Amino acid sequence: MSEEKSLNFIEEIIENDLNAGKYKTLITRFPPEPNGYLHIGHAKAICLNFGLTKKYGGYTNLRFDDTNPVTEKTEYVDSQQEDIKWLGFQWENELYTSDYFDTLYDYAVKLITDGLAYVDNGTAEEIAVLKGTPTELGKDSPYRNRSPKENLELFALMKSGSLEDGSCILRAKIDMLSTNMLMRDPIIYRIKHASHHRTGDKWCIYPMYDFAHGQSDSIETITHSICTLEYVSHRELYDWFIEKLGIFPSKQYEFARLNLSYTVMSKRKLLQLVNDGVVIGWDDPRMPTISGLRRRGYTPESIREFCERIGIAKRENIIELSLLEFCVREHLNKIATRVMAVLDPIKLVITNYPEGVEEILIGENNPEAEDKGGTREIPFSNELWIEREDFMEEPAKKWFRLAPGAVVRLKHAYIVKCEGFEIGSNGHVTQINCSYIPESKSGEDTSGINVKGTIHWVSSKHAKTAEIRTYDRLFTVESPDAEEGDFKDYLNPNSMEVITKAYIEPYLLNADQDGRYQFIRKGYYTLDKTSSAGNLIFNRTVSLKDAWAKTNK
RNA sequence: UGCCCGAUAGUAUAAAGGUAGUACAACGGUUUUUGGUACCGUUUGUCUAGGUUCGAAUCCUGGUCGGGCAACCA
Repeated sequence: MSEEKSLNFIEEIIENDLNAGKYKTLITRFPPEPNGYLHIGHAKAICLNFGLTKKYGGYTNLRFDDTNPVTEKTEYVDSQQEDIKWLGFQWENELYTSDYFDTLYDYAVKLITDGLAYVDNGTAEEIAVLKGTPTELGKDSPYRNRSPKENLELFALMKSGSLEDGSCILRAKIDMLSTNMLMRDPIIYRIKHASHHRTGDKWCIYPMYDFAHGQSDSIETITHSICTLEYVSHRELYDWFIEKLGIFPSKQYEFARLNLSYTVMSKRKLLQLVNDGVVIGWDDPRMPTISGLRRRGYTPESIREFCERIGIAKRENIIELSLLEFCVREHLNKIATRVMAVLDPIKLVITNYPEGVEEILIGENNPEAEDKGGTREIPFSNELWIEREDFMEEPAKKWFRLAPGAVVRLKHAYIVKCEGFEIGSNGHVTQINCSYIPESKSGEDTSGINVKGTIHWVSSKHAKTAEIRTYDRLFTVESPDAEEGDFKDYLNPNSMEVITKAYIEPYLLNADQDGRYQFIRKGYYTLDKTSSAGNLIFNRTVSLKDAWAKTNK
């Protein structure tokens, strides 16, 4: 019975390394730049890195890659930490690339001393021209052969603060003829007179990504440095610095980043949606950010399950949104409390049920739970709200719900028969009249009647109200990035629909922020973070599957 | 006109030279006091042309297609 799950390519590498005794302890890291909010794509990387050390032992560091002071903020550091914790992961060490600025500076000095780096006084444009193009080789800079002594003095001058931004840079001396553009004497330090969110004004020169990332990995003795595919060509440089510096040989491995259909994933584009007011913030429930998904009602478990299912490979991919929805439904089905809410109400009067009489019915909270999630009390009376879409004047084929003469069960209550309906001045149905069958009460039904349909309801006298926000995909096309023109041309104008006054059963007055609810036959809902006792606001996490809507299409 | 990645059902992801499997989606059915859940079933696949081999998704060669590479971003 080998029901073993197959390994992804990174797990294979790790198992081989571990079996070969190459490393004693597996150490990975998650290295976000604190310049924005984390999204579901980061969740994939988080689950990968933390998941690996969970599986094989060892640990994972959280390292903020903060080498560019102008884009980074403490606000982002905080939100990123919150999101990782919420996902259910705990890092071993909280670290910052800026912690290594002194060491990195020393590394640069060593390179200069060894004749492997030089200060270039060319302008950005001059340097770019000499760099060549992917199909044209580069040419040496006129400053390339300065002596180590001169370079050392110049680099110290850069650090001293007396030089202006852009006046010169430090470059590694590698090979202007390399077919890999990154090896054509890459810039490793630039002057930036900017205040850093952690080091303040201590520095006015900052290392570039390539001169910081591998070394930081090395300092932390990261054994497997996992990143996304766009860094493949950086690996040669990554290895070069480690070799020339003679430091711990961390190894870089690349996997394909996550793309989700009907959304965008780049921080730049997400930021644009926020700035342009398309969404109400980074945590708008329509956003693919961790905070957006959290506000929407997604659970950490469902996101982890999703990341598990999408797999790790090197092929570009677009995951269908339906898989994410499947994962959250699967979890919510197990944990959500079932309740009744009527979103688009129409009145139903039970003509043979005494007016003024109230009855307390008992409903189980979750048929999927072992203990059925306990029970709750649901008030019943002769006047109810039901869903407008549950009544058809002229029933369609295979219609199991209310229609003239039709019989349905009111969930947790009685079987009723539609005896008639009333039409208002606007031509719309305003009221449905039914008779009920007293001996058909839920749990003690002796009527012997079988009905095909069961509908939800709320007693109008006891109903409370709430605002309900229904969300849909943010874009109308699968891959907004791939379409012609601006990605915002493909925004879904109906991505959010607000129902200001829906009727909910009184039990929901006790709803709490962490609660997950299934509005029976409608979907899964959770309280919005702006909800208050006097003004309840529910977000729809995801709808229930709707076989009827499908057959009816 | 270069270099580097990659290519398996609609979408993902397995099969380490030996039966192409799994999940989601789609479709059909059973059960059901949620047209939900659960359960059962069906459809659909190795980019292409050669080569090696008893045997190729897998190894080799050419081609095609997709992605990346010319920020003082990460």
